[in-house]
Amino acid sequence: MPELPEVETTVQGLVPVLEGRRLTNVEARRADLRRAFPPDLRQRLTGARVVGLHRRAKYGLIDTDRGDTLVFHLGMSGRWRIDPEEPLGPHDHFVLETEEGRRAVLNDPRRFGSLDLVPTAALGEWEAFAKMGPEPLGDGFTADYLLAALAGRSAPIKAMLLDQRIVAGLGNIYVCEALHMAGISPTRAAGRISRPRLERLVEAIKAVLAAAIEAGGSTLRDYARPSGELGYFAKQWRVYGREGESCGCGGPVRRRVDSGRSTFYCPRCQRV
DNA sequence: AGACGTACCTGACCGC
DNA sequence: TGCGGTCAGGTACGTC
Repeated sequence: MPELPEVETTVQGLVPVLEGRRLTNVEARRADLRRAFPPDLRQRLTGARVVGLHRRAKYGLIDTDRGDTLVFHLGMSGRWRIDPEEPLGPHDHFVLETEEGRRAVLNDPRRFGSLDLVPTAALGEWEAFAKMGPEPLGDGFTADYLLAALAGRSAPIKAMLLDQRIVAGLGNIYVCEALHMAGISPTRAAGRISRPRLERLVEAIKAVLAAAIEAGGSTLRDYARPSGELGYFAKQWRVYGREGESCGCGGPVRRRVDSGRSTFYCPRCQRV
């Protein structure tokens, strides 16, 4: 699930539990996810007060009053559970407990996620963020920006939109959706898309992300409940996961695979 | 440099 | 019921 909207709603869901709270208990139940945890993770967090929660691209940021930021990435299967009633399971890897006795538990079966502790003042230079492109919902993400960023690039537009150095936070689902909304073929060479069509694309990206955050916000309430489990995100997608179904135009939605990744699209609506 | 494929890991699902 | 194959939101790295 976790693309930008899911990380955004996750961070929003952590705010009432963690913001302004002191972390009285921090437990790493294994030493790594995709990468090793910082060895001093526990010492640096225990006793610290959370002073802010933010998101950058698909990363969640938890700032403490010690000048550290806990940076989490959910990978493919990560999620935070709030005050779980069941005993912790094998995929519950990391626990933050506040002085109020509330718990946030990071669960990640596939373990493609990550946890890092970065000095808050140096976040901009942190490796993953240093070369990252603009936030798609920010003012810096415009048709002019995209035009310049894609100039001369022969790779398909879909691959470019997944490249976090071009724009940071999009994943497979929302790229498919945005390209469909904008009527652009996923295989179109990125550097050969006209400015007016890039304008449509930028608008489509902002619209689909905003709508997904809105939808995620409504289901997160269920998610944050003790019983956990999902609903998570309503499937109102136009093409993603809809191979063989009919597009709004009447034509069939197709799926193709490149580099092991599925692309869903409508050949009629997305000719070029 | 850029484009592309593969690896990482587990669980869900499908057909036999 | 069990078993093997396929697929899944992510990024990083190797190779041409």
